[in-house]
Amino acid sequence: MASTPTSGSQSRHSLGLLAHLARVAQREGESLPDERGLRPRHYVVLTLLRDHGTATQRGLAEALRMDPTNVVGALNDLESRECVVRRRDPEDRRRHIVEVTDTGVEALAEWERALAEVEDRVLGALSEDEREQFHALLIRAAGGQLPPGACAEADQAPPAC
Amino acid sequence: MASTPTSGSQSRHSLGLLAHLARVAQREGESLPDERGLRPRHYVVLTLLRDHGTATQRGLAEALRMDPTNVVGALNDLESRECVVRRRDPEDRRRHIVEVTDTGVEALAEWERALAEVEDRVLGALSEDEREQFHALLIRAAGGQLPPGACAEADQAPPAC
DNA sequence: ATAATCGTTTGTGCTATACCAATGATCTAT
DNA sequence: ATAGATCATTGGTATAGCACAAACGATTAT
Repeated sequence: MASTPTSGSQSRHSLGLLAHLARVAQREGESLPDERGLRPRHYVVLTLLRDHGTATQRGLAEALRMDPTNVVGALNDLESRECVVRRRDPEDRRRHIVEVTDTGVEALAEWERALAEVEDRVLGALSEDEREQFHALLIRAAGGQLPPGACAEADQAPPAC
Repeated sequence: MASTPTSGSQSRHSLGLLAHLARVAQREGESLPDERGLRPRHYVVLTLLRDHGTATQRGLAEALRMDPTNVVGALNDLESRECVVRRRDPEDRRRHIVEVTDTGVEALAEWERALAEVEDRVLGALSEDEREQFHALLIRAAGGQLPPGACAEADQAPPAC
C-alpha cells in the first residue's frame, strides 16, 4: 500500500466522513413530514437567526454559504408563514434586518424535536459522552466558519463569540 | 422554550451543524481541479473500497446510501480510468466483487492531499488535538452506519470491526 | 449628478440523484 | 426441470437544489 505507517496525522481525512455522515442524515431525515411545507434550508436559516439574533440578508448569505438570491427565496417562504419578519435598517434603509418570530422559534423547536429521532439513528454508535463532545467540536468548528459576528448554536455562549 | 434548562442535552442538535459544515466543505472544495475528471462521489466509493477492502455493488449502495443504478455509473467511470476492477464472485456468479487498484489508491491519495488544504480551512478553528478527537468520533459514528461488514476508515482497526 | 450597494424578481442551466422499466445471467426452491 | 427471485446493467425520466446572470427600484456615498 502507500506506506503511511505511523498513526496520527497521516489519515486525518475527516471531510469524506463528514460528507458521508451528512448524507446519511439527510437521507434518513428526508422522510420527515413538515406540515408547514418548509425544507431543511429554511431551518438552517431559522437556526442562525435564533442563535445569532438578527442579521442582514447579505450576512445570512455569507454565513450560510448560500447564494443571496436563494436566501431571498427562503426568506419569502419563511415570511409568508410568519416565521420571520423583515424590517428596514434605520441606519441604511437599503438593508433589511431579519428577525425570527415566536412562530418561527416554535416551528424550529418542532423541527428539532423531530430531528432528534433521526439524530439518534445517525449518531447511534456514539455514547452520550461522545455525542456531547461531538456537538461541542461541531460548534467550535462551525463557529470558525461564521465570518461576521454571527455565531450559530450559541446556546451557552461559546467563548469564541 | 422547551424548558430542559440544565446544560447538556437540551440543545444537542448536531445534525444542523453537521449539515452546515459539510456544506461549507463542499463549497470550499468544489473548485478542486481533478485532471482525471472524477467527482467527489467517485472518491467516496474509492475511500470505502480502500478502507474496507472489497465489496459487492449492492453492499456499496447500501453503505453509501446511494441508489444501486447510480453506483453502476460511478463504477463505470472508475473502471474506465482503471481505478477499480470488477470480478465475478465465484460463490455467486451474479455478483461482482469490486476492488480498488493501485491506480485507484494513488488517485485517492492525490485527492486527499488536495483536500487537506480545504480541511485546514474548514476545520481551522480546531486545534490539532480537537481534530484528532473529531476524526475519531466521525469514524465511530460513521462506522455505525455501515450495515454489512463494511468498515470505512478502518485505519487503526477500530474495535467494532 | 454619478456611481455603487442592497434587496428583489425572473429566468436559465447544471449537477446530483432518485425512480421506473427491461434485459441477461445466475441462483434457489419446488 | 421449471419457476421465481436476485444481481448487475442499461436507458430514460423527473425532480430538487443551486449557482449564476440580468435587470429593476430604493437608497447611500462621492
